[in-house]
Amino acid sequence: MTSGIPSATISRLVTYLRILEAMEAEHKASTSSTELAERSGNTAFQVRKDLAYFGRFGTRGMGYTVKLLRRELMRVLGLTQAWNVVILGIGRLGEAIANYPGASDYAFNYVGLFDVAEGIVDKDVRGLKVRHLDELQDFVREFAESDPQPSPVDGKRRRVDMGFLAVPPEKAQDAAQALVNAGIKGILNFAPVVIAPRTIEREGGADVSDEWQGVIVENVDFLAGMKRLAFYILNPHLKLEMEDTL
Amino acid sequence: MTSGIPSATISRLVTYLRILEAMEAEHKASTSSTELAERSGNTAFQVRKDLAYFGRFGTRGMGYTVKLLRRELMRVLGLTQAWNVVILGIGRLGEAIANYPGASDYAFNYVGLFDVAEGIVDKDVRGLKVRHLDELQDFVREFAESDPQPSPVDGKRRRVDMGFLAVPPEKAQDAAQALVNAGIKGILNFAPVVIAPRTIEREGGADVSDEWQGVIVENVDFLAGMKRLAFYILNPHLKLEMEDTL
DNA sequence: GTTTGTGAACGCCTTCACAGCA
DNA sequence: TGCTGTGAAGGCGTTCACAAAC
Repeated sequence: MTSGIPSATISRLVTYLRILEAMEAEHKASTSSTELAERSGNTAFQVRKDLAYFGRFGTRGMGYTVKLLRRELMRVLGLTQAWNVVILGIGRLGEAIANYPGASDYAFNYVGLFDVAEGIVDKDVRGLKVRHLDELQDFVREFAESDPQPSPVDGKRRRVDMGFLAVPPEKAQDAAQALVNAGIKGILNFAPVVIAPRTIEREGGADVSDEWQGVIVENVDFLAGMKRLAFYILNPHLKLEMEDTL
Repeated sequence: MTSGIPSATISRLVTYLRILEAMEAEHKASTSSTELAERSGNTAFQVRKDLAYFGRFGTRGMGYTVKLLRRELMRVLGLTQAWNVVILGIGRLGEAIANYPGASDYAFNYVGLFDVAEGIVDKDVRGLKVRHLDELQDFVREFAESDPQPSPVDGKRRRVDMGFLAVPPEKAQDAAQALVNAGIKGILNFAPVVIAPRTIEREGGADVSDEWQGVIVENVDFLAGMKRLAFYILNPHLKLEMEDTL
């Protein structure tokens, strides 16, 4: 049923949500696919099609109620519930992430910070004491046991839902493995490397170990962004984007 | 001629390049589309098709020479030449970006840092004194005049090629406009907002001001990454592959 | 035999036109 | 009339099979 949704649609939904938040701040009561299209840099067809994957949120002839559509998108994207997050790597980048405003608006709760370096472990960041990475597995287990509230994901008791990887590139794969070993199913990878399931040798070939089953990896890679930008500056004709005079 | 290259191909080329660098560090002399496919999470068909957009880099029956292919990809991506970069917003995130290792490997030179806050302007970061944002336009002009070396982009004298936006979301649009007013054509936007060309009213409708002609915007948005991750954790059946995104 | 390079088929995402409803 | 919702068309990127080269 929910199969066959383009991943580009998910990215665009995030953008629509942001625009709706801005509209709510502007005390705008209603909007239209045309307006959402203009402010997001898409076509009105695209906006309507994207929304149609998840339901019927508008009123024909009228448009969309800003408040209602915003709530629906939050529900669709899973942002109406709390997410418990650990951050691995509390250097400049990890600290910037931990302190970046806007995450807590969506109940992304940073519940644990981990590093391995002398000067960083035991440091206090945003009211949390940085722990040593070796304690991750115990921390995740104890966290789940300490809180009887069920997880939004699987109905089991609360657990750590995501791990953010802000470690140096050469340590990213091992750190990802530590997250997976601890049972964490979502990884937001900031390191400029491809995080791959560790394969284990079996009779008849290599196979992915069970811990990696169902693990989702999303990448946020600004070095890659720099390189793409360099390419498009050299080849501007390939980027016909944002040039709609209407 | 070079038209019709999927933007997904550019993202993948960046990944291939990274893998080739790792291979060179491993003293691997040659590789194959199959191996590149495995390490990047793609198919061998995809790898060969991506490379074919830009030339014939392999030897049939033999594969690819790591060193050669790496150099070719660097050339294609525009990484064999120097890029002069300014960063706007030197809070925790901007400072983390300025200090992140790996950028200078590709001759991305941070030549100016800008902010508006009391405690940040005049601060020393990575050997550069943070300037007030008001000085941006003068800085860019003087920078171009100070260096007679031609720009890799247009053959004119050296200029500031890119601006990184690490300012708070509510100031991102204005800061982007400042970059564009200063004549900078590439923007790497870290703020969770859509950067749009400022339109000016003309007879017969709104039009994009000339300064925005040819401006490229690439986004690196980790809050969006968090939200996509939340969605895919709730809907794991939609994410059958691990792939990188825009 | 091995692996690249590529025209063609395929499938999916986007675009479109119009039906449906206020 | 106005704008949404959606089946169908179209276009584009991925997949494929095989020819070409070593």
